[in-house]
Amino acid sequence: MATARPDTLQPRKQPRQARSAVTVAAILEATIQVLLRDGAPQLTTTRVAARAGVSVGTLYQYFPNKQALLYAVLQQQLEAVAATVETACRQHRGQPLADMSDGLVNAYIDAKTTNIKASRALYLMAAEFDTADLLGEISRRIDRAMTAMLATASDVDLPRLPTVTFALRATLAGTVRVVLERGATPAMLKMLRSELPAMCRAYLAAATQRPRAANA
Amino acid sequence: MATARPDTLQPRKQPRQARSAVTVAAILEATIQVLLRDGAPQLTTTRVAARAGVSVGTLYQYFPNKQALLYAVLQQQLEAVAATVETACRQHRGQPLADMSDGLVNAYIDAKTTNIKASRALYLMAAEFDTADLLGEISRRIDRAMTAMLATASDVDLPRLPTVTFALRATLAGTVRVVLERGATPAMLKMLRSELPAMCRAYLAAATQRPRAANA
DNA sequence: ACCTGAACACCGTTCAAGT
DNA sequence: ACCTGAACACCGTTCAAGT
Repeated sequence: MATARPDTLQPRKQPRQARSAVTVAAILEATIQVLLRDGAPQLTTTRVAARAGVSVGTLYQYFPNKQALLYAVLQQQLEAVAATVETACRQHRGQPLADMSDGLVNAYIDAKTTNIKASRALYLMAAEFDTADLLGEISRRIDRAMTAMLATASDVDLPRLPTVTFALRATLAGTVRVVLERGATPAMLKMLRSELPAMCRAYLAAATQRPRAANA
Repeated sequence: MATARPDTLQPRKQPRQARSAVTVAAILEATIQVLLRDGAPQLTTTRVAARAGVSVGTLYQYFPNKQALLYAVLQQQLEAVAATVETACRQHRGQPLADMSDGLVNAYIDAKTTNIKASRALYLMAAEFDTADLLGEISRRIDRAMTAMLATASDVDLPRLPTVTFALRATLAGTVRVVLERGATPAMLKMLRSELPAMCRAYLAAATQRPRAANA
């Protein structure tokens, strides 16, 4: 009884023919373009349809309302971030805690800053409607990947894993968001690249209880 | 050439008589109430005016547009947060670094969680228009207060103060925001109260170079 | 000096008609 | 099966008229 996405946000129908799949892709792409070029207030369904080269009616054949459209775009991007983090976590299993931390932090920053403008646009969109369920799902995926990685640290034992994972994810997501929303100047990004790894490493070290038997 | 607030967001006129001051206060209060009870999509100027007991025309006499109204509400709340942080920073001057850190973190969490519903509502509002200048102004106030405090730590010397302050503020703002936006359950708040101080303390300790001469 | 509320422009959404 | 676009309801904003 928890995660089901409200019906009103479900895509209205699956494209069954090649041309309609193209149409849907064009609409999603047009949404980001309009948001980026014209800004949130100008993000009207008519304008999106026009840029996608279709009529409003066509847009509403695939998305029951404007929110469902934004939801679909947001979902695309968040899943890309989750996938990036999952890969990084898999790659760093069994390594020392500090290496894991750095790997995770850098992967997360990478994922969010490869397309800064798009990321900023998504923060704006995400606030325009209820994204709790989508964010919850993605958060759980990331938490799972992080927890699985942290449990395999080669040098230390990390207690209270759920709590520590939550704090770590909140810090990653929060700081990166603050930087992106405040303009993400080169200076800010540089600080992110140096301080966020330092912060996470220091926190994880403080959260560690006892060094592993072997090479302490 | 930086901080001037755009004219369109300026209150249209100052209330000159007692009754109009009451009107403005009622409109601001009604805005929060409507946002909290009916949600962002139902936050229409007509509805706000109705709840405030005036007509739409009256609302537009004091606020040139809907954004200016939201801007004013946001400004009120952010200034309260800044004031709280400034007080805390003044109180903890000259103390050991760990005490400063805890005092700052707790003051910030206090300020943002005394009225959780209102804080969440504000995050929604802040995304609906350009709040860069307002957020920048408040951020600078908080940075100044934090830097002034951190420079007086009794036990250590903290180098790279601007960078460290920025990272600390981003962490505070970011994590608290993540928690509030994800529902701020008691469990999440408990984790915030325990992990955020630990995180900031660990980071500051790691950022410290050399212990002060006297009592190290 | 302050307030009212009908009127206007515009946006989200629908649906009858087309291919 | 997919697309069109005029039509409808509703919201932000204005302004002539009131006290």
